[in-house]
Amino acid sequence: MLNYVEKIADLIAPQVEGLEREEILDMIERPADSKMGDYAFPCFKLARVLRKAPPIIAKGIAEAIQDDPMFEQVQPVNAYVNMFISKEEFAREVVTEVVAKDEDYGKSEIGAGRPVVVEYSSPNIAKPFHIGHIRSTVIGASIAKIYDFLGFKVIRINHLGDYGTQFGKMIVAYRHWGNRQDVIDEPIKTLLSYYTKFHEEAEKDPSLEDEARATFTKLENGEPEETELWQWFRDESLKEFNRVYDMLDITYDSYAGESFYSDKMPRFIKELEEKGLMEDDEGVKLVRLDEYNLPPALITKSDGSTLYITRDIAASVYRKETYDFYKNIYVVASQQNLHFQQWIQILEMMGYEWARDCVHVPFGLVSLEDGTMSTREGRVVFLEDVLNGAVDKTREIILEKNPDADPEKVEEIAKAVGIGAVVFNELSNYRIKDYVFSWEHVLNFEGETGPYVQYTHARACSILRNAGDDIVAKAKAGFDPSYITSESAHALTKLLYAFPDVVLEAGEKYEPSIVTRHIVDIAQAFNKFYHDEHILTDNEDEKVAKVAMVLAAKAAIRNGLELLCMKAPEKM
RNA sequence: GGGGCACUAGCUCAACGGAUAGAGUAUCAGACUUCGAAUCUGCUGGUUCCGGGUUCGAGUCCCGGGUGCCUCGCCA
Repeated sequence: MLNYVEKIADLIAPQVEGLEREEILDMIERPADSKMGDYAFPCFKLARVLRKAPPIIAKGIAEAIQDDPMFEQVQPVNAYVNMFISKEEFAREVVTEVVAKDEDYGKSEIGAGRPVVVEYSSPNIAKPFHIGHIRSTVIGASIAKIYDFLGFKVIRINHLGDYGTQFGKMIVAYRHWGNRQDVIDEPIKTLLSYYTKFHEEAEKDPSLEDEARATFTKLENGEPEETELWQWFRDESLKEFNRVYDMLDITYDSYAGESFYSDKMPRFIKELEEKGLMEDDEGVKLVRLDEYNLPPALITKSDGSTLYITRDIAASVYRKETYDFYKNIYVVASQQNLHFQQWIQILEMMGYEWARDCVHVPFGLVSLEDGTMSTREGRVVFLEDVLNGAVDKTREIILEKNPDADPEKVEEIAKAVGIGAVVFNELSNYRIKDYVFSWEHVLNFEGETGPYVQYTHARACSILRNAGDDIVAKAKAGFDPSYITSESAHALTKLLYAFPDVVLEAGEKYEPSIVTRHIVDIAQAFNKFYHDEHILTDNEDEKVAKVAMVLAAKAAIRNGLELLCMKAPEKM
């Protein structure tokens, strides 16, 4: 497909001495207001170079390039050159391309099969999977899809929080107050109650803390009794998590969590010592990072057991050795910014050049209306409940509109739309923003929401069904673009054209919300097109062209939803 | 106290350093015998937290201040 910005830069470059083509390329804009053209070139910066007033420069450039067949019109407006591209040719080119590529539209080869590791979700075993966990889970899953789409080989890792002193606490609690059957019946709830109980009791009897630390040390040393209990807790917890992953349709290539690295850490502790990076402070081993303006990073505790950062060092080296990643992405809350800064700094100090290929992708905090979530205080909203709530509401809406629908179909669509609504909502805003969870907000299905976009897709499918296979086949074979040059059609075409760039940008910025916003724009533009014009007209040539447009819009929306880990039902 | 992030319409949020700061939502007024009303059209809504600076031009970049959140040696 023709790259319009590049072409425009080629045209303008010879008109402007003293500015590189690349600089000109950067200056070309896409005006928000279509009255100012499809592309615009501001001439302010040229005033100094050319020693002329910007409007005069704009006029000169406009006159020099206006005869190119790419343009319908070029007009100088004050300091701007406003360019209107030839709508017919543009529509022919873009819609043909999107229809032809269909499910592949927006894909790219720039990844060239290079491996990219994405770590996401990574919940703590034996703790409830709450609404806060949706962030890493869904943002990470979407980033993984986007990199897949861009031609990278993606390795998805769930770095389970299945290790640490907390398991010492849980084992201690289980031994003192636990019951085997309770754990089997309701693993997360029961294990959580042990954790809570432990903290209550530890306030009265601080020696429990020491017992827990000692127990974890035994676990780390591979003592059979502790290991067996831990394994059992882990298995039961994972069963519950998988229920949520199944609902979200999220998969992993590896569940190697913190425990996986338990035997891989001594090597790095030794390495840190040998490289003279480690210091001993009353039995605690740490790396000083003063010269990088960071607080010291603790590597091992005074009892010799490891800490979070030690495991992350081991994990990253393991990933480099196992996958030889081009990029190693961590989708982890912004609360851990300091931890990741320290970790990456230590990797660099150890001399690992690939440290610069590691990226922390942070995101903001989810809180509840009555404050920060606290599993210990029971102030928590379970993700599974939110997903089920959204499915329930969707089912109600479907049955209201269509009481005689096939129950099996209803269930399938209710899941696609309800869960999609929650996912879409999560991926709507910049990930760095904090937000307060609200049932009202997540169950709103009107306006800029997942159901709105899915509805638009279903509507497009419906039109295609009504058009009939014949017309659809003709539209795929070719069409007369002069029928799809109206203002609303052109606005839609421009958005379809931008889609591949949007995917690329979302990947570069690790920001799925860019895709989310763009498919909302496409849906809005499609709905406007739909209302402004009659698609299935009596004039067959016109109908074929407009059906081609519908096919293209449908493909772009579908692909966008796919990148957000959402389904695109044909009916709803 | 040190470091980081955020602050834009009543609410939730957009805006490659560019033209009159835009959507959704809420309120109100309209549009289904016509391709799907989970839709669309229209009205209302702004000291972009405050103060300086940089420049042709600042919501955007720099400095200072305010407010909120996160974080700072044995949790992850």
